Amino acid sequence: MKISQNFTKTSKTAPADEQSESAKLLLRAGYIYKEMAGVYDYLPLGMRTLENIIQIIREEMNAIGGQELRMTALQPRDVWEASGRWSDDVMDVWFKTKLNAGGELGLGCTHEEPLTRLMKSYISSYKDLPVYAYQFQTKFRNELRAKSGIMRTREFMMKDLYSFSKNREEHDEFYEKCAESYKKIFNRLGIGNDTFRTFASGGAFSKYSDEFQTLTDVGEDIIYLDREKGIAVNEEVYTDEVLKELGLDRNKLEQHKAAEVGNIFTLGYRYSEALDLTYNDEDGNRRKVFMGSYGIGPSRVMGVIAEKLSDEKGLVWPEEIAPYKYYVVGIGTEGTKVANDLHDKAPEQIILDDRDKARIGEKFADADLLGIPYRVVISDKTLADNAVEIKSRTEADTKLLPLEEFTAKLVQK
RNA sequence: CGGGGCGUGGCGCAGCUGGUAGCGCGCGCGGUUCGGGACUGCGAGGUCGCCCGUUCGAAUCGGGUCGCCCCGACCA
Repeated sequence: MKISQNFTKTSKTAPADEQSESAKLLLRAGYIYKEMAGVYDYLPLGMRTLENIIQIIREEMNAIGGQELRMTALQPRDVWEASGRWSDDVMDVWFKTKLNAGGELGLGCTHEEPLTRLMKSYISSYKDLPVYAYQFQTKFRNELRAKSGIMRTREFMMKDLYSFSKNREEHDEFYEKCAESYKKIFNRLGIGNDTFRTFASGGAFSKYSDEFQTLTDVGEDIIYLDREKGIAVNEEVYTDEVLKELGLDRNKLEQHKAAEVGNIFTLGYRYSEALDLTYNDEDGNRRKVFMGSYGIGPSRVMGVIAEKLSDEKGLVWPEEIAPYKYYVVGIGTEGTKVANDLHDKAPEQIILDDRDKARIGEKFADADLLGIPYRVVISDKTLADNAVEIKSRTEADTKLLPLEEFTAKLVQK
């Protein structure tokens, strides 16, 4: 990508109405654009970053047998009435609207009901189970108060997987598998070291659930962490009974603020019963399907990563999720020419800063602000050694890399 | 939804003891510069969120309304 062709611009100042560091940086760097409170557009750079996050999650979900689909945001009323969750008294985050032809519908805030009903068309025998279906989809929640940039919004991207199992044992096995998968995901996303499986309340579904909480001061939850064991307890279930059950010693726990980046729930028969999702077992007995739900919010995760990995100069993206891997600057006639050639060879990996009126300091500042993993400078000086100068976003020193070697890296991927 | 704060060029801000708007960044044109956000000359750009009221006159005073941020409550 050439900077000269990118319509977004960077800014030295952040809008005064943003307080969280991640939102300020994402706005300044031109990754997102604010439409209104809790509603943000993803601009080209932001969208590539979000897509990279999504791709990591997709790969890991596929690895444990997930099958991706895409459901609708528009939700029919009847299926929600069947489960008793249409009423605003039960679900206070609904955005609802009316059809011109008459009748009400809702904008999806979660998808247990419609997917359970959908599965009635395809699940009828024990041979059809288990099923692990998931999607990346825009969710709408009428939050009373949006906050912290893209970390708590009214319209956001969500990965939601739902498991349909024959029984509790089959469900438990997948539940643990998914928990392991989540660990891999957060490791790949660069926040694994500070993300912990956290025992939490089960909400409307069951007594308990598991959350994945990332330590950060902008988080909305309080958790008690046992670092040795690598597990935590959410404040909402921080009782002697729970600690005993988990074998945790109150004196060894650290209190932290944290942001929920993922969660897994055992749903049991809650929805299969309400919507009559059943199957025939080997003996011809009619049985209810045992369900679970597993969420990760890629857009919130993007905010958490921006918050945690950034520094005073700007964003710092892990290689795997950065919108581009190299920020290339050419200096001098020959350097500019070589930089151009490299870009044309790998336009998906390189941001070429081809602005001729911008000075070097401005280009470097932008490279830092955008959080591109490597800054590459090509000048007469480096070309005299037949090399490029490369600097990691996370290190202070530059080093020379033979031009051939750098070119080979570009071809590789 | 309760409490607090705030809406002035694209962004950050000043002006608010009433007299019809100013600065910095950014933007356009010219010149000097050119490996860490340079300097300089000229210039474009604003119904001061919106409505009503007070007044000869409102960005400025009063009321209302919409929006935004923070704290709290809430969070399937």
